Amino acid sequence: MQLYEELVRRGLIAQVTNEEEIKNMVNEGKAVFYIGFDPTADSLHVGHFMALCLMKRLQMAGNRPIALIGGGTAMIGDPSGRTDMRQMMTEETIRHNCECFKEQMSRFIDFSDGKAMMVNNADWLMDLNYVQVLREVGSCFSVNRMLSAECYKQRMEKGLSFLEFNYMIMQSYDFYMLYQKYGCNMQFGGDDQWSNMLGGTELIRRKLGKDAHAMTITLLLNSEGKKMGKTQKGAVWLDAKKTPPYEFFQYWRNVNDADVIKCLKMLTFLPIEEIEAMESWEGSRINEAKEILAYELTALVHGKEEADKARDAARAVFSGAMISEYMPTTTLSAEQFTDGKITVIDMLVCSKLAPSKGEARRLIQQGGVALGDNKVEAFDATVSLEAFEGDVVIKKGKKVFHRFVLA
RNA sequence: GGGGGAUUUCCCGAGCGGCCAAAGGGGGCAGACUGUAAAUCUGUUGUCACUGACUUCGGUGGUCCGAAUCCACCAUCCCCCA
Repeated sequence: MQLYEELVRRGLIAQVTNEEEIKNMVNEGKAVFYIGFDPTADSLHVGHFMALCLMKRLQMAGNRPIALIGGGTAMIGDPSGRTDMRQMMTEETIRHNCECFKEQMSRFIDFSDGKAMMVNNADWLMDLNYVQVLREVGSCFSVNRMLSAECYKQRMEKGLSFLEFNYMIMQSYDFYMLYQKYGCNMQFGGDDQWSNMLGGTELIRRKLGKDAHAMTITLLLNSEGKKMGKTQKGAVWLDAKKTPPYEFFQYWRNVNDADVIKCLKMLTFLPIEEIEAMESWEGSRINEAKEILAYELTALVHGKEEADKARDAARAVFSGAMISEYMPTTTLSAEQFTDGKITVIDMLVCSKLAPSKGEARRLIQQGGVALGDNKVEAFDATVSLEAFEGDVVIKKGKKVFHRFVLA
């Protein structure tokens, strides 16, 4: 099966400018393509991960990827699909985030021997001259057309600043620059980028009379139509410091039944046939598919070793064995004990299992906390210093396990 | 530039000068049922020294025994006119 067909079969492709041409280019390894990443945080997240996977797939087929870090565009902030304005970021933050992105990306994509490139659009955007830009590309954009773009729809009601309105032009300019500098003939991005990407192909056509292509990746939505990779606490990060491997693993282990196959297809490199075979799995067997999903992704992001650890920890913990050295752990110091004891409430709070003492108390009162296998009955329960000679594990709810050790 | 409206706890949104830590919904968390799923039902959802105290209703001052509620000024946003 050829690459393009596989991408379609995995459900990765959302929109393309010209299917036949793109199919040929991609299958024959002739594409020089770019994907932009705006450094809005100090770590990549699941959405970026999808783009990186796609990059890798295309790279394996001989196409040449350009990872564009949006150090310049981040100064503006993409309004696409947003209901409110992004908070403006300082230049230092953006620079810091760029560095973090670079480091994480090079773990996924092979940048050696010119097999891939990494560029930062700050390099050409920051020194642009306003009047010159207006004259050079401003005449190629129709405000009427821009305003009718889908990505601004929500903002037409809530308000759109001129700053953000220009984002599309900047992104188009990027494509235009990359086309000229590196012969970049294709752009990939999330489906919410479609309008911005078309802006680029159009600019290239108008200015250079050349055809460039755009292709978008289906956004990874769950069965309820919400973006995946988000939790109550925020995004699921690829940085192990921000989302530990065990937590990362658990996120995927717990996806809805309805979303497992889709995630396997879109995010993993497992052969498509293998995944399609799983579609017939029913009932509790779906859990096997979830474990495979979680394992595969954890291995891709954090490496096999971490994936093994996370899986073993999860298996151990959920099969009833309370102790696992891979469990998230909090180290307590002697000062936290009074008269050789520490309250369960304090333990919940200092391990961040509960955000406040009130919440911790409520958890206990509602029967949501267990010490090892024993439900904690009294909210003022304590654990003595001696108990820490063995392992102390607190269970919050059914799925959250946390180990405590003494410094 | 002129006129009008808004700003409430994670989000949306109600809120009479005292009975407001503030209705209702969403979301979250926990319990029951399950398959570490979904759906459903129940409880809970400002902080703490928790039958009590303290801090919250854009900001700052003021009126009042008492203010999320009234007044003044400031800030931000929206709408209409220019």
